[in-house]
Parts: sequence; structure tokens; C-alpha cells
Amino acid sequence: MSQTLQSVRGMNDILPDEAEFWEIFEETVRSWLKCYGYRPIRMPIVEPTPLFKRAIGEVTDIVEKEMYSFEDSLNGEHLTLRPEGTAGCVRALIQHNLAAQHPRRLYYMGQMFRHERPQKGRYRQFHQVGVEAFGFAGPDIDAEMILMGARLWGDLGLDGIELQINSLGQPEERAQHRAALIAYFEQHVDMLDDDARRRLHTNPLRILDTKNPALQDLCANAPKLIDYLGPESLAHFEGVQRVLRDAGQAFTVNPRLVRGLDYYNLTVFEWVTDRLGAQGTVCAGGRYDGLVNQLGGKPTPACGFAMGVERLIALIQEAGGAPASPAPDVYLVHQGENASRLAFRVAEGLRDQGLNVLLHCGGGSFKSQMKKADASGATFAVVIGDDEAATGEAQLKALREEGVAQRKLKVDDLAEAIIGQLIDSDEEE
RNA sequence: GCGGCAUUAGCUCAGUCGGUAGAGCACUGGAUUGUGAUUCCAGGUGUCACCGGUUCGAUCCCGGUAUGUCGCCCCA
Repeated sequence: MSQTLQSVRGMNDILPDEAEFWEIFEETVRSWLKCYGYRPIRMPIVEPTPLFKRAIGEVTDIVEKEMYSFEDSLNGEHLTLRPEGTAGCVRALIQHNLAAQHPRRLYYMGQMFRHERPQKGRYRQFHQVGVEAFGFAGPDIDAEMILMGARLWGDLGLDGIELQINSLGQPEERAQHRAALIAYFEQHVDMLDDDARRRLHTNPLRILDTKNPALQDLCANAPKLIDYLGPESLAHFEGVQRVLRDAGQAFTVNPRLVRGLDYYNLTVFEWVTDRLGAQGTVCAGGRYDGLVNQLGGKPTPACGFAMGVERLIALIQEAGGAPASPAPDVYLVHQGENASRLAFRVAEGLRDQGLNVLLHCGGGSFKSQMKKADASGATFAVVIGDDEAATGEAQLKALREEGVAQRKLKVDDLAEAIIGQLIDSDEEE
């Protein structure tokens, strides 16, 4: 295979068999969002680089080493392929003053770009469904968003996706905890491994995630974020949990659940699976009350989450949920000049009646055309040769039923006969 | 970005202790020149990922690159 004509590493073609599956997935997702009152929004894939630096945080992995950033050679602007959707969505909200009159429930789906090393469930171009709600301050919207996920897993036929939640508190609470945590680990710096020392001043919360058994006791006794939450933060977190309990939604409070983006506060949550190897998170999000104001908008409470489409589709396929690709109703076989001219008219006429028609193209013997008709999965073959063309007739042959004779019909009667038989066979099932 | 493993026909894979390769499926054509699925016959499948090294000779051994995969980091 040529080395030069390949897709960019980590950016994949989605071929017809899989693309059909994606379309079904997207239809399911859209009707699910609609039933919660979410409305679509579409933002550009490219945004000014400073937007992401300000929204996501300068010292995050995403901004520091994963963004596809470039300078527009025509005017020198610093641009970036979006690594996530929330920043652009908030930018659009502010730019068009969308939350001025009333709260907004918005969603989008599309490509995101992060320069990471690809592996299963992680790609450089990947797709997210993003769901954002603006103007709701209470814990009810957090809980609704979490419960939405549970419904979608059901709609998609998925089980075994578990819910983890946590509260990050408000920025000042988190800052106090962070300072206490750093102080604690600095006291015991001799016990830390290299990994933990590296994280000490970049992301001390991540130290608590260590897989090193020697650090377990040290981490267990570290200052806990929940002890730094004020009464309002605690009440908000309890409010979310109350709705989840009322709904019978099982969850785990994971005090080590932190998000990789700086803008989160209060509620954060993740839906995780153990069936996708190292990429266990299929959906994650939380509250980000400060972001709209931070990016220049009026203070607006906000909450949102994103789902990894590739990961969800991998899960569905692993669960055996691959649907059959749609077969045409009719494959139109024809041979001879007059027959071919009639065939075009017949095919369009059948399509006028709402039928899916595959018109044979490329010539070939009747035998080879019939083979293609069978391979297409079509319910019927319609055969037009010069004999039929001369009388304005066509042969109608049922390909999926035993012992049904081929019939010769006037071409004007074809659609009615085909639709009638399709309805009959539907009723039998 | 770091480490392990992998890469042979369109697909799934075998194989050569170093002498340029096979199977199944799929595909194409044929079995009374107007009829598919089953059957029978015939047929092409290919820079053995790419580049270089060792060798009389490399698909096989060695090195690098690309891509995939598993794990780490991180994340959807």
C-alpha cells in the first residue's frame, strides 16, 4: 500500500457498513435529545486559539500538547481545531446573547481533534455528542442530565455502564483543598514516586489516582475535598443525589473523580464501562458556572456533558447490536436498448411511489444481472427485455419467497402490485 | 509522548529451519446466447506494509519508518 495516500494517523474513514450504523445511532440520539427539549446548535470546527486556552486552562494536557493549532497564513490569526465543544458553544452563546431572555438547552454533535497516540476508543479525530444547559442554577438540571444518560443507554440497548459522581465545590474551596493537599504531600515527599512528584505541582488531585500500592495509605489519609466544601456546595451535591435516589439510579460517589478541564465546579460525573480497555469513560460532564462569565459573558450558571461516539458505537457493536443494512425493494434488470430506456422510466415511476429501487447499471447478461439482484438483497426483481419493452410490460419476480411464480404485468401496474405484496408480507410477520 | 506485540490476496489466516507463496470466503466467466440463492467447472488474485543492511540470494535474519493493537500518561 502506498505510504503517501493514507489518511492521517488517528483520523479514520467510516466506511458504508459502519456509516449506516452511525446514522442509526445519530437518529436514536436526536430523538432522545428532542424528548428532553434540547435544541441543536452547530459551531465551527475551527476557533481562535485563545478561546481554548482561556476555557480549558493553560496548564491542562489538552492545551499544552494535544491541540492542532496553526497560524492562518493569510492573516496570521492563531487558530485551533476544536479539541472539545463546550468552549465554542459558550462562545456562540455569548456572541449571540442566547441566554439573555430565558435558559437554554442545547446540543451538538461532530468532530473533535486531539493530538494523542491513537488506540482503541481514542483517536485524533473523534466525535462527541455534546449537551449543554445554560441558566439553570439548581441541582435539578445536573440530576436531569445524569438521568438522561441512563435513558440513552436503554435506548441503545446497552447495560453495564456505571455512574460515578463527585463534587468539586467552588473554585475557592477547591483552591484551599489543593493547597492543603500539596502541603500534605510535601511533608511526605520522600515517600512519593517519580510520577507523584511530577504531579505534585501540576495536578495534585491526580496523585490520589495512583496505582502504586506503596502510596495507598498515604493517599487514604490525605486531605479530602469534601471536607473543604461549604454548606451551599454540600447542599447542592446532596440535591443531585436525592433526585438520583428518587429515580432509583445507582451511583458511586468517587472522591477521586476529577475532570481534565479547568472550568468545572460543583457536580462532576462520568459513565464508565470496563469493556473498552483503557478508555472506560463513554460519557462525562459536570457543572461549569464560571465559564460564561470568564469568557466575557454575563454570569450564567451552566452544566453539560459529552459522549464519545466511537466508544459508544464500539460498545453497541460488542453487545451484538449491528443492524442489517437496508435492502432495496426492487432491483431492476434490463437488456436491450429499448428495454433500457423503458427501465429508466419504470425505475423513476416506482420511486415516485416511495419504493427503493436499484437500477442495474453496467450491462451484462441476464444471469449476471440476476446474481446482482440477489446479492443486493432486494425483495423483488423487475425484468425488462426487448419482448416486454415492445408491449410496455415487465416481469415481476419475488426473490425471497419460494414457489411464487413470476408474473408479467403492465409497467403502470407494477408499483401497485409491489406495494400490495410488501404490505401482505409485513402482515404475515 | 513512553514501552510490549503485530503487519502475507478484497476479507479471515496458513507457510517458507533464507531459494520471490498457498487455503477458505468473496469476486469474474461458463454448464441449451432471457433469469438469482444450492451444485459443478474454469479463472486473476499479491511490490509477502515501506526503506535500508547482512547474504550468491531476504517475504523469512537485523535496523529504521509507517500503521494497528495492548498498557502507561491523559481523556470522550
